[in-house]
Amino acid sequence: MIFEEKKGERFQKVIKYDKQMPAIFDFGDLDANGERITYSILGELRDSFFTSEKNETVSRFYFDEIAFLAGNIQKRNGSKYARVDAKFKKSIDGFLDNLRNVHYLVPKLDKRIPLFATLAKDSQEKFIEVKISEEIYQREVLDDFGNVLVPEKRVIDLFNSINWADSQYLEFGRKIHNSLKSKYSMRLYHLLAEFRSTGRIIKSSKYIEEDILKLNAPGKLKNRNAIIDKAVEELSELKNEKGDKIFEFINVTKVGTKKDYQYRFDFSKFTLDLPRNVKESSGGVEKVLKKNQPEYFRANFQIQDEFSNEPYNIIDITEEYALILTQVQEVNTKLKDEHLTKFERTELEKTRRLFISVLSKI
DNA sequence: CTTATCTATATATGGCCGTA
DNA sequence: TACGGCCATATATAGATAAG
Repeated sequence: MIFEEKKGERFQKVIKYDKQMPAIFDFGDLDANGERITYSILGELRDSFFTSEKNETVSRFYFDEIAFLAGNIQKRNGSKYARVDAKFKKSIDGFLDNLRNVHYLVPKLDKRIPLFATLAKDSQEKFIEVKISEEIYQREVLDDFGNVLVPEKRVIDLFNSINWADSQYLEFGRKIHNSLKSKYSMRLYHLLAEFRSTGRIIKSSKYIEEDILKLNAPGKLKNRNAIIDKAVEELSELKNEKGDKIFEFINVTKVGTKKDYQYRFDFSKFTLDLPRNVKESSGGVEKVLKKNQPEYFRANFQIQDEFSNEPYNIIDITEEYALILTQVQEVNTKLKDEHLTKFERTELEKTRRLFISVLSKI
């Protein structure tokens, strides 16, 4: 089924939740697609403000929507298709099986509070229905004077807030998160996102290895360094859709003794993974590589010269033209500078005209 | 010396992508 | 939409090496 890209615009671009959430709900050792599906859907359920009155509200996600959200997308002839093959359906089942059992065990009380009140699948119609629990996991605590020490919290509050500025939350871009290849990269990214404005994390080995990365088997634990190095390597190369690097650097060191140690992460503070912080560019030039075909470049923007009202729509071009196009962009940027001298401006415009005359011959 | 950790390697699994 | 080849990832294992 074709999944138009426009349809995808209504989805949340940012996944956001209370910092307490991971400590309360452990999603278990999901595979990479399971991680993508889980966080994408939780992202969609954010700020839904269900009412627990009689009209029970559940959210419905069709399989192709889930594939689109999770980034399981196939490109063909410039169109994007949601890939809902047998393997992806298996990932959806994995997500359902894992998340159905996710619950919070309230300390001291023998009470299990599930994350989801509804988590059902309709294989015939190809959709799932989801509703986050509204149970109270934390009762209100008052001091002797009746002041609220700890506010009452429901499960849904971990994902809903009237005013997020009032709560401790973390957030990250959905697309960029789902572009990560390994589950460990994603888990580490969640952690770094929590400290995006600090750039430093010092946490116990247990917290990093068991709670965050879920290295819950002897084999995984033995390979912890390789796993962490690989995840850090992938995150270090992470770029947003515009091509900006998210992290300038990420360094991991162990502090303490060999038996009792902490992980220390030092990294550049980051914001460019959040779509709202990515400035609109006039377009981009992307290298296209296809098997058994000469490489070409795909340009995604229009240029217009003063002699013609018709903009040139440049799509597929050679490397030579791609270079010129990039230079036109640079000249355009420079021309926006108000402090240019008359001479500089004339020269830049001359250059621009020259480039465009070459491009108009394509 | 004992034990934990590291490195290299093997194998299974699952994702990607082109083709039918 | 289904299939299959190819490649990256996940996991396990053994021998080498370093810490205590």
